[in-house]
Amino acid sequence: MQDGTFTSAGHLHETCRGDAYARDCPTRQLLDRIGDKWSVLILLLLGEEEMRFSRLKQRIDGISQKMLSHTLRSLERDGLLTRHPVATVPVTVSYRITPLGRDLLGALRMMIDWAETRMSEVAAAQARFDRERVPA
Amino acid sequence: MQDGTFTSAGHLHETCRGDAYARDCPTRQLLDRIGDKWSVLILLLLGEEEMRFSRLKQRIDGISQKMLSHTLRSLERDGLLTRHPVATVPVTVSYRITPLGRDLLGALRMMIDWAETRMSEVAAAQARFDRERVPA
DNA sequence: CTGGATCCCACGCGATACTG
DNA sequence: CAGTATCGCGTGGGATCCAG
Repeated sequence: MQDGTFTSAGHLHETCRGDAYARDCPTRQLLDRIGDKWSVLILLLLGEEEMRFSRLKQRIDGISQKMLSHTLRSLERDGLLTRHPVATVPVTVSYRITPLGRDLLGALRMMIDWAETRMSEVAAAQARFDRERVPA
Repeated sequence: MQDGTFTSAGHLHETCRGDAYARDCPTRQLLDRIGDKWSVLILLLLGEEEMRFSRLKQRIDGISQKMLSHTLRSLERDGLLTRHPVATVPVTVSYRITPLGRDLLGALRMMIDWAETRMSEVAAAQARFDRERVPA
């Protein structure tokens, strides 16, 4: 339960004139939140459709129930998605992206598109780099 | 520790289409690379202008020389930026973003814009969440 | 000035077991 | 089904010292 450990004890920095490189800048904050291993994937899925816990777990290859749980709670806290429990016999809970989250998703998707079309070039660059710079 | 990952030799790209949640998807790979604490900030700065090591270090609040060094090398390996050593007396090295990197940057900037305009809403959502869910 | 090598700790995250 | 609680490890990343 100590997930929200954002001490941020640092005091305000002098100039941040629109630049996003100071500690307390929005950019850093965003990166701190969705820069983890699973947030983007979850938002991506919920962008497609509302989804239940178990469904998310089975669609996201390799996520543990602990991390799914933690990440969902974190995203809910950030107002990027909402939680909808249904009092059926075995309780079911579905998650839905919020307008705020959907808006962010628009930006994220451009990143994803880049990944799908250009990651091969990255792989090639890596191979080249490793070949030239003595691999030993 | 590898579960039944359908690694069909040849075009495993197809299966990922629209389903970027498998382990070997471009999306995951990208996230693994630039999902760290500093990559995005560095790309953002180099998107503005070519820059030297020391300059980057002073502009990015809080980065250690070790991490700057590591991240730069990693980004260079990925083909997102290039390194340009100048044989002056005390060696100077400048870094320049590549077309590939600049292209990614376009997508990243949308994310940054979102952060600058909407992070306040996130903060508000957090405050609300923490108030309702007994902070103890 | 650039950046490698080391030491070391915090914590992200996975594995497992338990509950309502 | 949808979580929570606990334990443990791997590693991201900061601090510091060293070198070309």
